[in-house]
Amino acid sequence: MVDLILKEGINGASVSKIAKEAGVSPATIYVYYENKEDMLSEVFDEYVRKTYSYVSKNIYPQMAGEQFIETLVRSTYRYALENENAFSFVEQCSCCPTLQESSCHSECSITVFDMIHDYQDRGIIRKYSDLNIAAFLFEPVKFMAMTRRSITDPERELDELIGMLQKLLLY
Amino acid sequence: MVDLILKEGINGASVSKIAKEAGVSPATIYVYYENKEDMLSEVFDEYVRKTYSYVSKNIYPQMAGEQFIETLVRSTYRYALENENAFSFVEQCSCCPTLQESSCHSECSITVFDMIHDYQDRGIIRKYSDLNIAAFLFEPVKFMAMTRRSITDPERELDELIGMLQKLLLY
Amino acid sequence: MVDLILKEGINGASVSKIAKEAGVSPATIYVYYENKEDMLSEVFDEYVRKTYSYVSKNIYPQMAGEQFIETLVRSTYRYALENENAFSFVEQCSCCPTLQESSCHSECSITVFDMIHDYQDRGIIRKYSDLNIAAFLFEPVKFMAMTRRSITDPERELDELIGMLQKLLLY
Amino acid sequence: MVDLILKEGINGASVSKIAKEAGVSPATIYVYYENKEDMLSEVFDEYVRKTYSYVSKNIYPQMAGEQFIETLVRSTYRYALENENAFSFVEQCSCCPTLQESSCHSECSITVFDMIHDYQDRGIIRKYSDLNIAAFLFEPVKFMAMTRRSITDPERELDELIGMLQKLLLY
DNA sequence: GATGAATGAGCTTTCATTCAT
DNA sequence: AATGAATGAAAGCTCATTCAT
Repeated sequence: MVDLILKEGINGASVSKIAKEAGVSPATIYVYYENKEDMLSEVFDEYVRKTYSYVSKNIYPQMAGEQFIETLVRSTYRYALENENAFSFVEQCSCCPTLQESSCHSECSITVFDMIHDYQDRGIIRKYSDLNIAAFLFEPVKFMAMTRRSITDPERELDELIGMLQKLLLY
Repeated sequence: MVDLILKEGINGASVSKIAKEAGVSPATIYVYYENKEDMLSEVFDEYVRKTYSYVSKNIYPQMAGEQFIETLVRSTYRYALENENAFSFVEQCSCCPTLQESSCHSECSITVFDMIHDYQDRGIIRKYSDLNIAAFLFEPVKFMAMTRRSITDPERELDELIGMLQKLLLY
Repeated sequence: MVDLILKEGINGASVSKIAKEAGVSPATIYVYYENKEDMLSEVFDEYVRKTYSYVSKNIYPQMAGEQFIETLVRSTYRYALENENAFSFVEQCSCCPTLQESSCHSECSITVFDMIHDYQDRGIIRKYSDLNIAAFLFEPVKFMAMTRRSITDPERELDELIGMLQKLLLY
Repeated sequence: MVDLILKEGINGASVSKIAKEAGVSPATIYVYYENKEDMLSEVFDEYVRKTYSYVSKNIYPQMAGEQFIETLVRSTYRYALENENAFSFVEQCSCCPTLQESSCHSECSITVFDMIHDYQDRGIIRKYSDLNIAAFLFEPVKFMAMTRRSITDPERELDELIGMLQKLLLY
C-alpha cells in the first residue's frame, strides 16, 4: 500500500492511485484513515520508525566510540541507498509543513540517545547537546545520500565524513 | 508573484491562485513559463541565489577563520528566521524529486567556495572535500533552523554549534 | 435514530451517519428498511402522526368555536417552535417530489375533521370544503412559524391571524 | 441550464448533470458560481423573481378589490400549473434550511404590497399586517396547487377559496 | 504581449448499498 | 437479528493547461 507513495511522492500519489496499487477501492482507504493527510501521517510515522530501527539495530554499548559513530553513519547511508523510496518519502514529509508536527522522531530517537548519553557519561563522547549531536551525526550523511548521484567517489567522501565526526565528537 | 508560492508551498500554490495573487490571468503565466514545473524551477533557482547572496554578503577574505565560520552560520540561521517562507520553499523544492536537478546550487556556491579554498590554501581551514565542508557548514544549522520551534534555548545551541564547527574545520 | 435526520435534514443525513448516531451498523438499517427512501418515508409518516397528535390533543367537541380555532392554531405554532427539527423535516419531505405520495396526512387528519364536521353540522363553523378549511387553518400559521425569525412581534401577528380565522370560519 | 434543476430537484441535480444538460464542462460551472449552493441560490432568486413577475403582471390599481384578489389568486394557481418544475423548485428551496436566507422575496414583493397598501389606504382592503395578508393570499392557494392531483374538482375549490379571501380581506 | 473563457482529467471524499459471517 | 468490511458510483470541486482573440 505504501510502495506507490514512496515511488510517486506526496504530490503524485493520489488516493485513487494508492487504492488501485493496493488492489482496493478508494472508498476502502477511508475506512481505515480519516483522510489523506491522516494516512500520509501514519505512513510517515511508520517509516520514521523503520529508519530508526534499521539504523539502531547494529550498534551496541560495548562498541568503541569510533566504531559506534562509524556504524551509525554507515547504517544511515546504507539505509538511504537500499531504501531509496522510503528515504526520499521521509525527507519529503519532513519538509512538508502540514506533516511535520505528526512526527514520532523524538520517541524513536530515545534508544539511540540513551546509548549516546551512556557514552557521554563514560567520557567517550563529548558533552554536546542532543540537538547538536543529532544535527552533526545525521544531517551531513543524509545530505551526502541525497546528492550521491553527483558525487565522484562517494566511498572516500563517506570515509572522510566519518573521520570528521570521530574527531569532532570523541575525546 | 512568488509570495504565494512561498506562503502556500509547492502543493498549495496552484497556477490559478498564483496568477490571481499576481493580478494577471493564468494564461499570462504561460507566456513566461513553459509549464508549472518550469516556473517553480525558476523561482526555486531565484531563491537559491537569494539565499547564497544573503549568506555571502557579510563574509570577507580578511576575516579570521573563526569569524568566517561564525558569520556563515549565523547568516544562514538568521536568513531562515527572517525569510521563513523562502527558506521553507527552498527546502521543499530540494526534497522534491522532480525539481532537484534544476538546481543552481553549484553555480551559486562558487563564491563561497572560492573563499573557502583560499582559507584552505592559507592553512586556516582544513583540507576536507568541498562536499563535506558544505555538509557540515550548512546542514546542521539548517536542521536547527527547521526545528527551532521545539528548542528551548536556540541561542545557546547555535553558539555551541559554531564552536563545534570552528574546532572541526580550523587548524 | 431520527434525531439526526431531523437535525441534518434530508440531504445532510446519510445512512452511515444515521447508523452511527443510532449506534448500529449501516447494514442494520437495511434489516428494517428496504432502502433509504423507505426509511425516510416511514420516519416522515411517524412525524406527521406526531404532529397531528400534538395538535389534536388539546381540542374537545365541547369547546366554543372561537376557542377551537384558537387552540388549533396556537398548538400548531407552538409545536413548530418546540419541535423545530421535526417541523422542518416534515416540511422538507412535503416539498420533496419523491416522498409526497407516501403521506399519511389524510388518515391522520380524520380525527380533526370529524370534529370540524361536527362543528359544521351544529352551525358553528361554515360549510367550506375540507380542503379549504385545511388550507386556511394550517398553511398561514405554518408560514408564520417558518418565517418567525424575521418577524418583529410574532405574538401580535399570531393574535391577528387567529382573529382573521375566527371571522372567516365562524358564523 | 436550469431546466434540469427544476426537473430533478435539489437532490437529484448534481453539478455534473447540470453541466451536461447545459452542454458545458462541470469546471465551467465554477467559473460562474463559487459553489453549488451559490448556483442554486442564484437560480432560486431568479425564479422567485419570475414568479412574482408573472403574478403581478395582470393586476392594476384600477381593479375592484374583488377582482384584484381573484386575479392574484388565479395567477398564482395558473403559474403553478404552467410552470410545474419552477414552482416545485421554488417550494423546495423555500423549505431548504441552507437556502432560505438567500431569498429575494421581500424585494420582489414590494410591487404587490405597494398596491395592497394603496387598497388599504382607500378603505378597500382591511388593514391586516403585511405578513398576514401574504400568509392568507398565497399560502392556501399554493397548498391547493401542490395537492391538486388528489382534488376532485379543483376549479370549484379555487372559486370557493377566492370567495373566502374576498370575504376575509375586503370591507 | 496578454487574456477571458473554457475544459478534460483528475482530485479528495461520501454515498447508498451489499454480503459473508 | 446484526454486522464488519467492503465497494462501485458518484458527488463537489480544483487542477494545469489551451487557444481564439
